[in-house]
Amino acid sequence: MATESTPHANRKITLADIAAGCDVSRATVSLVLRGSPLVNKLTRARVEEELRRQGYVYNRAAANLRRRTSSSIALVLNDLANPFFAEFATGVDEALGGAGYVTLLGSTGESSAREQAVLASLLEHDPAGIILSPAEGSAAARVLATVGMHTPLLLFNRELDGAASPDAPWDRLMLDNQRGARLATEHLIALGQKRIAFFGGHQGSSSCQQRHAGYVEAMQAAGLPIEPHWRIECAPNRVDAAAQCGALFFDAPAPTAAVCYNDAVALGLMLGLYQRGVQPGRDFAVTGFDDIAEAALSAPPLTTLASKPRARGRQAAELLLQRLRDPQATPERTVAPVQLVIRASSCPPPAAA
Amino acid sequence: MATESTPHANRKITLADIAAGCDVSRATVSLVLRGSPLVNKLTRARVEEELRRQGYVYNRAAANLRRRTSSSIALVLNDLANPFFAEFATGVDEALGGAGYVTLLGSTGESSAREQAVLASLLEHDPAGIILSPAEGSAAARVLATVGMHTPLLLFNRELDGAASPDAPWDRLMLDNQRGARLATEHLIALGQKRIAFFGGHQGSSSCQQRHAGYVEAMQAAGLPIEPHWRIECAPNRVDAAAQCGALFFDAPAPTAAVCYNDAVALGLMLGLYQRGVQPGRDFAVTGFDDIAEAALSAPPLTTLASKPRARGRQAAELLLQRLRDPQATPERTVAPVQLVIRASSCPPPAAA
DNA sequence: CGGTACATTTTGATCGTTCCAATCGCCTAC
DNA sequence: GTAGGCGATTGGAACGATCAAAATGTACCG
Repeated sequence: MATESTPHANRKITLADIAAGCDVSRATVSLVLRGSPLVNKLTRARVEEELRRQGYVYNRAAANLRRRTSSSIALVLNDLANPFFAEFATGVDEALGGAGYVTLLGSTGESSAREQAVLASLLEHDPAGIILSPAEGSAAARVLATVGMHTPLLLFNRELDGAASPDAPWDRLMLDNQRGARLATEHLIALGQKRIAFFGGHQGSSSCQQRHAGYVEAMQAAGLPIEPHWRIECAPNRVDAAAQCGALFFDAPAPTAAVCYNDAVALGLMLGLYQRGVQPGRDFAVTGFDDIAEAALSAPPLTTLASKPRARGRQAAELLLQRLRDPQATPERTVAPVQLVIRASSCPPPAAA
Repeated sequence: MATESTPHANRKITLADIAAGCDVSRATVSLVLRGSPLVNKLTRARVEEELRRQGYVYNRAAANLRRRTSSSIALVLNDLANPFFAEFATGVDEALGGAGYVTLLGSTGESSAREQAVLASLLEHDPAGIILSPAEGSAAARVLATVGMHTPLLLFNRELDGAASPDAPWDRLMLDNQRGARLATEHLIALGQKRIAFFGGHQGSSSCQQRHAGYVEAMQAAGLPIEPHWRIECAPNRVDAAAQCGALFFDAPAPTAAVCYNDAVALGLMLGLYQRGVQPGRDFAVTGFDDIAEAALSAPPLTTLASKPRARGRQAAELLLQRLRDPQATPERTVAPVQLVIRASSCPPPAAA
């Protein structure tokens, strides 16, 4: 007895099964699947019925192979566990899904070695493009070597080490760090603040440098002094920020306000201030960066710069899709604006009250 | 002039190019790629040199097609933007990457309609398995219909609607919600608390029901009363929790402690308490669930249940990989333990002081 | 009735890889 | 001298889809 009866359990249903099932050729079934106007109404109905009956699922990999296309995009993030990037990823996936692409995820945990490995692995799945938020210290040359020049790359959030800025062969989407920090600083100055510190972040990171530059720009424009001991480094998280709070008050004159590297740092600083008996929003002004969910809910609510990570995710996806449509266009650097959100943590200096 | 010279810009390098480049057959190159012991040392060296020279990248899709295998796993989450799931996703990706799989990401935004669409789309890419944290109200029958029985499914965090619990055809990884809430309640009781509320979450969600059941269990075991107005519903986020705070005090006797649905709710509740002049951790005891990053840093630090989302992610991946190794084994329901973390937000009742 | 236009369908090759069954040298044994 | 064995290599058919070109059938026109 040959095995010709029911479509048995394990094997997957293919075009050929459907074709056999309703006595047409594979090509016709393929045309039906793609909604071609070439097929006769009755045939289409018969085929569609058979597709349903057998529970067919399309094999996009096979189609992509033959058509030399791809329907996936790789998303490689330095820290998916960070809510900012989680939101970003959500936005990316939203937009890609809408355009019929699937997201290949890779998380590098801020290690450039893992980044290499992850990129190499994802490339074997032939993504149409890559969205990369590089790990700290990730080198342009290495990334270029593994990614090659066939797969469009969109860089998000950070520059790569050693890349000549204007002529890098990839698109970039960056936040307007400098302008954001300038806005925050100008806002403090407008409130009457004069002794303003820049608090948190690593000097090495490009985003920290840009934000510091914005701070310097505003201070200089207002003719205010910048004391060296008003720049405090710390890891970009709450715990370290709280611990470093004291450093603001080692030397006189002590600042009465601080522009912080980001919200996590700002919240940590506020915690540290409380512990010293200094009340943020009354005795000391604080601003953050990112507008994470807690910023609106802290006590006092935090003045900060909204970067809309989900919208940035959608934007990144759009930029990459645009590049796929026109691979020849010259690479672009897009700078997403950030928006100053004024809340109670920024206040005039005590003297002015 | 025919175009036979340098490997020109756009076309991708294939096995055939390498084979031609060093005068062997495609089959030999394939053997080299897979590290077969059949090939001669010298040939291997020649081929490997050529691979490097031409910058070959393996096409896993083609290989998967031929071998009828798959090297991807779909990860479908109801809310990637939630830090808990972001951590979970990180753990999943870590473990899958280590096992040579790639993660196909899908975020459903808590909509079961989108969940259907996302599942269908991901299935076309033929994942070896699926890890699904269902959207609220996602129906077992519909999921089963689109996923079919060929692709192993691992359910995380929530049950599907309308699934007969013990004999569902898929594996499950759940948190020990009931025991966790019981531990928290018992802890409050041990501190001398007698009027304990259950605060937050939606009655519909299975995790909320389980946590509430644990609360009830502990209260009854201690012979303590459970007033109906001590169960307050609210959306599982800070804002709504803060807004609902007042509901605890509408009727006498008012509670002096609350077991909260999760950390977000607990933090919101503490905010609400402050606004009413009630100091959490002194006048009123609060516990959470999840142990998110902020829990340790809030004022006061929050007593909660640690669920280790990243470890759960790794575990989910392991469970699915195990299932791929042995597709015939009977489906299992795994319950991950949670751990009580005692911090300053839980205190004895004011009367006892 | 032959020719041509049109609508619909099919054949066979192809994408980049792997598998199977040969094949090719080359050495040894009888 | 030939049969057999062994290491190394290879040709060609798959996998499941698509595409280009050719082949049907049907109708209409002079």
